[in-house]
Amino acid sequence: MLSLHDTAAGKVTEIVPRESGKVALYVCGPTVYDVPHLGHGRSALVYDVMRRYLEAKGIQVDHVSNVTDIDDKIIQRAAEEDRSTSEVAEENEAVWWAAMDQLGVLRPTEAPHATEYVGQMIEAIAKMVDAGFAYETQFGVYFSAEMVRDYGLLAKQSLESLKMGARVERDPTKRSLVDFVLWKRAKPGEPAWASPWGSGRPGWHTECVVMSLDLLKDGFDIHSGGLDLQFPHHENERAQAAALQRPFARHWMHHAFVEIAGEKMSKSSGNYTSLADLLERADPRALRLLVLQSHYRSPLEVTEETISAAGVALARLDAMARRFGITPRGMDLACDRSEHEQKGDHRAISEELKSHIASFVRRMDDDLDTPAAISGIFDLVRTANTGASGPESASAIAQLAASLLASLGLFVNGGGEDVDSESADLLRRRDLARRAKDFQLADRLRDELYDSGWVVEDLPGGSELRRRH
RNA sequence: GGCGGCGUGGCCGAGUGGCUUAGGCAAGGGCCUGCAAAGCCCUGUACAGCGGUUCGAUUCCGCUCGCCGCCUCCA
Repeated sequence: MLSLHDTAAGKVTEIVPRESGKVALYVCGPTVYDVPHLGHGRSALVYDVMRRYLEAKGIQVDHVSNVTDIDDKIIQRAAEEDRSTSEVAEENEAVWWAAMDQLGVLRPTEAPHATEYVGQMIEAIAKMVDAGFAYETQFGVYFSAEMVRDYGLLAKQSLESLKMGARVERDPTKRSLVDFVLWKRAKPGEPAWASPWGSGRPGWHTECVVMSLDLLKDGFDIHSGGLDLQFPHHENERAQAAALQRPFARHWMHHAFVEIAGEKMSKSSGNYTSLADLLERADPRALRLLVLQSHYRSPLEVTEETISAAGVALARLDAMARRFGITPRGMDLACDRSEHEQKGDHRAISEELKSHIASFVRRMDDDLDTPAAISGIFDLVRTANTGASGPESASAIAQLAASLLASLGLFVNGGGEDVDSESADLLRRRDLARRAKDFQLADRLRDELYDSGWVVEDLPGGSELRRRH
């Protein structure tokens, strides 16, 4: 089974699903106040790869990811643009899903919205107030973090050092620097819901607790998100679950950032590229490959150079698929062979292929070591291109490589290109010239094709055109 | 100030106490090709610096320098 680094335990531990054969996964989703950038893209791809991998292993993944559609930034944006918060949220959410679709990211099995859960959040806050974990001030309701014994577990800091580190003090009515807001009273003109503490809106940290527990139930398997959510967001979710006496996530997973010149990509630094910008000029699969070539817990440089290098590597994979006429298809990675055989699957898989699959699975199971897994796949590509020396045919090896990639959501493209009639004609004329040994003319025609974006490839069976990168 | 992490060959990016010179991209040399493209083969002796532990350290420990993240909204 898959092992993952668990932030709470501080080490890589095996995922032992609450329910055998199923994994309940909660991924903190976007706040839709603006368009998604490359960092969001990496995030989505990391979890998409994990989900697809688990599914390829025959595990059902209940994947819940929220959409935060009410918060300060959305309010601010709406005010700036003189629009309603729901207009801002809906528009950005549409952009989000469009980008996810382009990236080939599977939709979550459920994508709850914060605004749909305000009633349940109010109930939860009331419980926390009743239990003495929360208190009301003139600005709203706060959670008393010091009431939770192991507060700071995810932050890896003691309560004392967290208090010492607190740099920003916004609300003097808080009892402790580490307390966080559960309910914000509305200022005039702000969107608001009625509550026992006056009309207002929930604080950010409450929605994920309420929604994850509602949809995935107590003790769900994995809770994940970016490193920046580790503290305070996830810490505060844990604290509320504790106050509500609800068993919470059994495993905490955090991924590292996309960086530009060594610095975290973020809206506030202004060093971001929107996903839409990238997808306009690069194959979405190139970003997926780039993400796969790094480990999810390491920072990743996404630049013009690294994306284009990934694009060239991708072309190598596509070339292999073209060479062997491969159409990618799914892969059953069910690792437990006896279970496999019980299902009546007696397909003869050679020992050679089995060992390649086992090695891939071993690497992936080790905290999603996609760089190693991809490296192994490129080795298969070379083996296939060389003509295979083992008992398996080169095309079987190539097919395996394509299938393993497909299990990570990367689909090679071995199909021909749509060639416009003008270019097709040039190619035809070049073939005639070559046959007539008029290489000067042939080369001139090839240059013409090159200038209009095509690379000519002469194969034993005839010439083909490929888009230039 | 508190806590955490990182510094690998031209670039990206893995990994390990002594055989992986991971892998990708780029570069150079070959093979193939009419020439190319694609592909294959070969090449570069990298692990911030200084000490220490060890038979042996890029990998373990300490220190120094540099960089970054979280502590505030954030994937």
